[in-house]
Amino acid sequence: MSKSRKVSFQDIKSEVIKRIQNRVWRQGTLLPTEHELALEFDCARATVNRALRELAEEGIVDRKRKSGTRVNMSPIKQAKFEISIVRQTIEDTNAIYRYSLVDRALAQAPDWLRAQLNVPVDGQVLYVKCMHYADDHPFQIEERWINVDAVPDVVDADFTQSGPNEWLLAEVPFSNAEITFCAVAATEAMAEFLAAPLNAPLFQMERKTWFRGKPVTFVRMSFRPGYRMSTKY
Amino acid sequence: MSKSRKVSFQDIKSEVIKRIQNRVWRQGTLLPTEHELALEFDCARATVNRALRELAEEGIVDRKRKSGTRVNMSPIKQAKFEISIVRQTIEDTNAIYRYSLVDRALAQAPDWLRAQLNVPVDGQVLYVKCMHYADDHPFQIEERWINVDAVPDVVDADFTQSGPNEWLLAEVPFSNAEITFCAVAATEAMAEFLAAPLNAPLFQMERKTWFRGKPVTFVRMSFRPGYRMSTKY
DNA sequence: CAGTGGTCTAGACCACGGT
DNA sequence: CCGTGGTCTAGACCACTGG
Repeated sequence: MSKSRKVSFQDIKSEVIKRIQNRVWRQGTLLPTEHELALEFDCARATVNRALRELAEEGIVDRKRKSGTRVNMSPIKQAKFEISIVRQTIEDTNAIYRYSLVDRALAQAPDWLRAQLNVPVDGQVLYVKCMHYADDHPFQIEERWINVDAVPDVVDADFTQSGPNEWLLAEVPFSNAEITFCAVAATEAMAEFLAAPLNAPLFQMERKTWFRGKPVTFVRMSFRPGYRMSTKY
Repeated sequence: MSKSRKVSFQDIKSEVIKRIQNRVWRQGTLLPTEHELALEFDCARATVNRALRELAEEGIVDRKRKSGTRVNMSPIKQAKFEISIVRQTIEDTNAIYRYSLVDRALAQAPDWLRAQLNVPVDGQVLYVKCMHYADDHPFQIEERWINVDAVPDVVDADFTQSGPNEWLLAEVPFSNAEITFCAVAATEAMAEFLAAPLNAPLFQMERKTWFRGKPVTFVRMSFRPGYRMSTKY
């Protein structure tokens, strides 16, 4: 008559969150062991384990062998941002995407870039500057430096039709990266390309990418004035 | 003589990533089924499942019932940012944290805020403005509006010694939030508090928070000029 | 409707790390 | 040492969805 369904790890997650919200388990409190919770919820320990493991990944609780599981002191710890290629970002707003190549040049890596990418002194890089438009309004300036040593084929790549981002995605299937956000004032060139006032505050995103331990590319993306990047959690 | 150890889900994750990097499985490729992989790796299906499930969470592959698992077209999809309270951020750089309350007032919620937080017309909010310093250099301006209806106790809270952030963390143990990043030009007031030039480009972070479906607070944090927020993945 | 992933179980062994 | 979480297994049933 009872036991309508099996207990799911989702049920346990919700219940644990509920108890934290209701102060049944306060911050810093030690939770019952997996075994005890499995008895309480009448389910397998593996089910409790998955629930608690996910809560730990989300930063809600801390787990340590032998010590046990306790409620984290500051629950909100991480925000995830979906980082997609510009084309996607723009098309997601139902705008028409347009791409334009501005500049492209092969050169020795300047010192600041060598420091960033850890490229040898005589290393060559391909510099690419391009624009991304949404409904023909300037949306983003992309300035990119690509380590020729890491992806030699790039010197033959034609970036007149589509950006280096999409080319690299196909070429470098998986990579590590470091992302940085900051605010800068529009230089004269940036102002012109973005149709913005000189010194306008611009949201900027930089990304360094490695593939198999080798530095591949450094990119600086400057967004149109007023751009906002959001996420929920 | 062989079989030194059991196959771990980590082993499978690494191997799958390796095959993607080596173009064994190209973008868009359909992977073998869990059952087939379990046979190949000579392990339980649950082990393969966990490996593939985590790769899916990380955005490396896409999984659909019946269709199977395929390599995602754009592998890099999400960046996680650790969001900690300012005190933590500052102390992590080995700087000395100092807090200062600037303003505090009870008021009717202005229209723009009512729209943001979905507060009733006659709703009261507590406005708090404060400063966070690192080694006595201005680090961040915090402007916050707290929905009195959601946390009535806040009217008795004393924010002269520590910020509303830490008070709320203890009071609201778990919450949903929406975070936004943008760039703004320093107003006269902001420039003064941050010891920055007028119109300096500032990195700004806004956060809306809900607890049990009720809007709790809206906060706008303006960082000192040159502040950069980074993450690796 | 049949194939694929999604999840649960009951039991086992292991690894880390307080005591 | 020994309790706690971390993981694997072998098997089972279910839920979604493409053909």
